[in-house]
This record gives sequence, C-alpha cells and structure tokens, in this order.
Amino acid sequence: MTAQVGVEKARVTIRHVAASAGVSPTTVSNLLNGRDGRMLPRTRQRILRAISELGYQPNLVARQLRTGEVRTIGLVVPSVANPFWGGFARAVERETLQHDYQILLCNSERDPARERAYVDELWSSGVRTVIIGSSLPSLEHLEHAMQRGLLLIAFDRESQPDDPPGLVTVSVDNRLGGLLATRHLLSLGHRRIGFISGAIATVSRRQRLAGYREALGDSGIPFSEELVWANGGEQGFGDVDSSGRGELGMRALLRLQHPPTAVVTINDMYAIGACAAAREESMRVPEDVSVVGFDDIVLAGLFNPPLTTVRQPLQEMARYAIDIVRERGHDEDQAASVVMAPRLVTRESTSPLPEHLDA
Amino acid sequence: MTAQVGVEKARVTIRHVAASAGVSPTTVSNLLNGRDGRMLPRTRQRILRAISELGYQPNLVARQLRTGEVRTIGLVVPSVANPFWGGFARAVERETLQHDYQILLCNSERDPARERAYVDELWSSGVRTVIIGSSLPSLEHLEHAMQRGLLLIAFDRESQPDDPPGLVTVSVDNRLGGLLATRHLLSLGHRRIGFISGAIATVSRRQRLAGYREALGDSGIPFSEELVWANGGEQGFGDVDSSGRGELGMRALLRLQHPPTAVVTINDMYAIGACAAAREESMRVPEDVSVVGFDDIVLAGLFNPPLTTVRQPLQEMARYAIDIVRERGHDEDQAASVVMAPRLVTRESTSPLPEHLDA
DNA sequence: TCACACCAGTGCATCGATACATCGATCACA
DNA sequence: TGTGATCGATGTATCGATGCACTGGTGTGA
Repeated sequence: MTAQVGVEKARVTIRHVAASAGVSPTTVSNLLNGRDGRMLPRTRQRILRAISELGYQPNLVARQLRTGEVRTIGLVVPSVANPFWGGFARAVERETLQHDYQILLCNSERDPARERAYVDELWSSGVRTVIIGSSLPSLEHLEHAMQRGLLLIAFDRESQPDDPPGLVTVSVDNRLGGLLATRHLLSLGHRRIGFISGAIATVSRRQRLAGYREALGDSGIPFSEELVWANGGEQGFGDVDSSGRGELGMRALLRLQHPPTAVVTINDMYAIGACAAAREESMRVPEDVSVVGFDDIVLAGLFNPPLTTVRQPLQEMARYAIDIVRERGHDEDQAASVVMAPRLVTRESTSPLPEHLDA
Repeated sequence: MTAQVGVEKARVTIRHVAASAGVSPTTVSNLLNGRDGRMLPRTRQRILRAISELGYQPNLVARQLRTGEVRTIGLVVPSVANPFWGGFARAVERETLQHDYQILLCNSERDPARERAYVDELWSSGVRTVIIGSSLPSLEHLEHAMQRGLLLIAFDRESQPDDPPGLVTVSVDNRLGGLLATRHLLSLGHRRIGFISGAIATVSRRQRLAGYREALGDSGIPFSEELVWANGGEQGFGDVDSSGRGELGMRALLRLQHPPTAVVTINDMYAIGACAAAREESMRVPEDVSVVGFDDIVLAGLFNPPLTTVRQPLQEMARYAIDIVRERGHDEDQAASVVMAPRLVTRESTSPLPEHLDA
C-alpha cells in the first residue's frame, strides 16, 4: 500500500506492548526507564521482544506531558543564513546529539518582539531552556519567562550589570578581541585604523569597539569619530546582510579625505564585504589596505585573501552551554557565566604599512 | 524573587482560567479554538480577561497529545554550517513562521543511519512532516516512516523511479544547471573543462554531472575521465568541508599533464575552495582558469572574484514545500513534485579562453 | 398543550505515558 | 506458627487540553 497523505496507521502504544508481553503497562514503562533492577530476566526478554516485534516507539509527547520534562532546547539566533550562526547552530547540535536533546530553531533577526514571541511559544511547547545568540544590550523582554523558570543562556554576550537575575552567559572576551585585532595592526605600523560595524546595538559590538579604543589609547593615538563607521539604523541589523554593510562601510571610509590604511571589522562577514568594496575601488588587500575580521568562520581561511581574524572557540562555547543545561537541577548553585579567550589568527589580509603611506 | 534554576512556578492551566471566569474548562477551550459562534459576548469578555490577568498560555504538549496534531516540521539537512543549507533553513523558517509551524533542526551529515535515527525520533515527538535535504540516491531507510504516514518532502533531489510511493520532491533541474554552467564555458571558447565534486553519491550531483556530459557531447567534445575529480570516499561528504574538497580537486586537476582551462564545480563552496587552490598554485581566476559554481549562495557574489554560478530559487522552493505541508489533508490528491528552473548568473570568475591557451 | 428546535454551556472520557501506593506470594527467623 | 521483610509486578490517578454527547431552560409552530 502506498503511504497516503493524512492517513495514519494506528499507533502502537505501551499498552499494546504490555498486552503482547503479558505484563502491565507499568512494567513496560519501568523497563523503558531503567527501573528494571528487580525484574526477572524472562520478563525483560518478553517485553523487549514485544517491543521489537511491534516496532514500538514511545510517544514523547505523552511522556512530556506526564513528566513535564521536555528534552528540547530552543536556539534563538539572528539568522542561520549567516555562516557564523550556522556554524554555531551546528556546534550546539553536535553537543546536544550526544545527550538526547533536540533543537528548535528560531531566527530572530535580533528583533526583541520576535525574540519574545519565540520564547513564549517555546515555553508553551514545554521548552524550559533557551540558548539565545542575540547579544542585545537589554534582555528585559525575556525577563518574564525567566521569572517563570526558563533557563536562559546568552551566547556571544558578556554579563551586564542590569541583566535579569539567573541569566547565564557564555561568550568570548570581546574587548580583548577588539584589542588584539587593533594591536596587531598597530604592530604592523598602521596608525590610521578604521572600525567598521553595523549599529553598535549589541553588547559584543560595544565591547569590541571598546577594545579598539583601548588599543589606540595604549599607543597614544587619538580616537577619531570619522574613522568609525557604525551605521545601519536600528532595523535590519539581523546579520542577514552583514557583508553588504561591510561593503558600505569600507566604501565610506575609503572616501574620507584621509582614508585609513587598515580597518578592524565587527566580524568576518563585514570583513568579506569590506574586501569586496576595496576591490571595487581598485584598492588591493592587504597591499593598499589591511583588513581584520572577527569570529574566524570557516570561510575566513578560504577567502581571497585569507582573512586575519579573531577566533571564537565555538565548539567549546557550545559544549559549555550544554554542560550548563545538563547540570540544571543537579546543582544547587547557580551556573556560572564564563568568558573565554579569543585568539588572533594571522593570515594574509593584513600586512605592514607600506612606506609610501607612512605618515 | 530571582528566577531559580530548576524551580518552576505552578503553571496556569485552562482550569484556572475557567475558575477565574466562572465557566467550565470546555468553554474556555471552545473560545481558544474559535468555536465561539454562539457564545455570549459577556462570557467571552470574562474569559479573555481571565486569560490576560493570569497570563495563561495553553500547554501545547497537552494539546498535541489530545489532538494528535503537531505543528512542528522536521528539517534534516547535511549541515547548517554550510551556508547553502543555512540559507535554506532560513528560507524554510521564514515560510513556516507565517503559518505557526516550528522547525526542529537536524544535521545528518548525509549519513543514512543518522537520518533514520532522526526521523524516528521526530516521529516519536509527534512530527508528521519532514523536509529532508539529503539527496541520497536511495531513501529506503526512511520508507518505514512513510508507510506509517510521514509526509516526506525531499529537497534538492529530483524524483527517482524507485522512490518510495508518496515521496514529494522539490528541486531545481540539476541536469539543466550542469548544462548551463558547462555551455557557458564552452561559449567562452573553453574546450578542456574539468568537473570537481565530492563523491557522486547524491541524485543532484549525478544530474549535474550528466548535464556537464551532455553539454560536452553537444559540442562534440569527448568526455574524459581524468577531467572529472569526484573523489571523497563515502564518508565525510556531509558538506562540512566542501571547500576543502574543492581545494583538493582543483589542485589535482591543475597537476594533470594537460590541465583544464575551466572547471565546473558541484557547488559554490567547492568553487570557493577551488579558487583558493588555484591561488596557491599561482594561477589567477579567471585569467588562467575559469570557475563556475552552483547554488548562488550569498557569498558567491561577494567572493573575490565574484563567482559565476547557477542559481537555485531557494525562497520559492521553500515556499512550495510549505504549501505542500499546509495542503496536507485538505486535498485528496497526492501533492505533486516540482522541478524548478535554474538560472545562470554570470559574474567574474569566468572569462574567455585566452588566446595563448587556445588549442 | 405538546413536540421540537435552539441556545449557551457543561461533564466525562480520552490521548499515552508515568508516579506512587500497594498487591500476593515466598522466605527467613524467632 | 506467626511476623514481617523482600521480591516482582500491578492498579489507579494524573499531566492539560479537547471531542462529543448531553443538559436545563426558553421560544416556536401546529
């Protein structure tokens, strides 16, 4: 027979298994849940045989209703179309797979209203854990959910003073990252260093910019507003068109009366866009302008030129996040937030300041 | 009070709402489900007020158990770390968002065992619709699920003669895509055209290769085995390291005694890797070797050089897939598979055959 | 006046699994 | 012989929402 749309064969339930094995449903349930310490081997065998003969698969929905435990984690990211978030989603899923969790995917475009709607819907679905890659400065739109008992893990966003109590964050030291990137350019002799970003509307962006300023300050270079392109308005900074914005930013900086000889970008997608813009303006990277990215997505190493960038240890961060989820409840103490160390990866998009450009 | 990990406030149920509004749970349920045709406006008001006062949110798990309807779609892709699949996941989610479906994300790495495990788990969770981006030649490992009533929609994979009955496919005409790419190179004067792919272990790859052969044949050019690099073994072709493979392939072809002057690649990530390899071998793209990609991911236009590629209409394909899901049941007829038209997007990674290379 | 339709809701059983209290049988030991 | 511990397994209520049959009261027409 063909599998007809909408028609569904009668489901095999725990009761069928019980009947077939000649035991009660409770006994089957006990075996399924590992409470088979004092079960006769014969009984166990009979049940197992019935299960495989009938092709029984437990109904997780029913189980969830009864136990209240839902082994699903909500994953809210700006957009998986962005390779960085795609990579992160993959990393998270890799960790959860080993521990029997499922991943419900939500793309928020960094819109607080959507984040809220998603989180409410996830809560309705029984999900009690959400990993959010939003990085918005305020998370108050999710505070009501946390008060109900939602475990919220913020990724790519260091803890803030006025964060909701109970919030756990897993992130890289973004300030240090910005510092490393800028210091690298300084060490190559650059003095006029631009900064390209979308709206500085997230915590991580704020921190990266702070690191940039700090590095400049350390070298006694005055901070110049005109070298920071952080345009983008409030809307549409959902990481969908990061590279397009990087392009715009680079073009704007190159049109300055004194254009920068190097730029720090807010992430690799911006860096890629920035390189494209430079190319269109007949500038070579890194000969005419150096570019540093952030994240070290897979593409960074494959781009032409391969990007110098600041690496985030994605898999480790994902592992840490899932460890927190697994410890939930086992531990009386509140899980601790963590800040991991970024690492500068030097490739070919940066080079020493050419002599003819030296001030 | 702080939101403590593991501690959860008592949930507000439909019964609380009913008590607060002075009606029965059934009445509340009726309102919630739009069966309020003959309900007194006063009653409706009272219920609505109780709902908002108590902050009631229906328990979807309980609803699902009772109704059997689960508004969640399983999305099985090789890996969202690959920008093509990330883009696809985003496109699907954009469509489902408007229709109140949720997306459960699964990365299969194209491993049939994992696909099977995922689909079984999805079934257990009550999911009755799965969109799979596997493209494996055989789907028999999922046939048992379809026989139970699973609606399986295969993406990026044209229908095959021995596909399980009931399978719906949404794909681009891959043969035509391969043909367009190759014909484009032929029209630029190229005669020695390579083909770079991972193992030809999916339907779409087979078709793209077929289009390549057909185009060559149309131009009277004999097919040469040595120009086709389709290595990769069976394992690990989960699209995770596509670009790495593209690199290997390009390097191998360039080391031939008579290297190709142009290559068709199985997708944009391979193309990007191929370009990187060319660069390492001190070959310029497109001056020394032309490269055509496939998919037209966002990055294709941003790469250096911007990639000539064959575009898949991702959003339309996603929309069609979701339309099928929504029609499920409404329609007696089986949903129809569809093959959409690919389109060649000409950018800068291809150029006419230089005279000095002309045979 | 009676039968019947209609109105605005209600009560109960149910989806499939699990928590918890409890069962009858067997056995050890005072 | 009686007590109670142990064993292996069972019966029932329950999670929260919904489908369906049904209610008491009112209005209508013959």
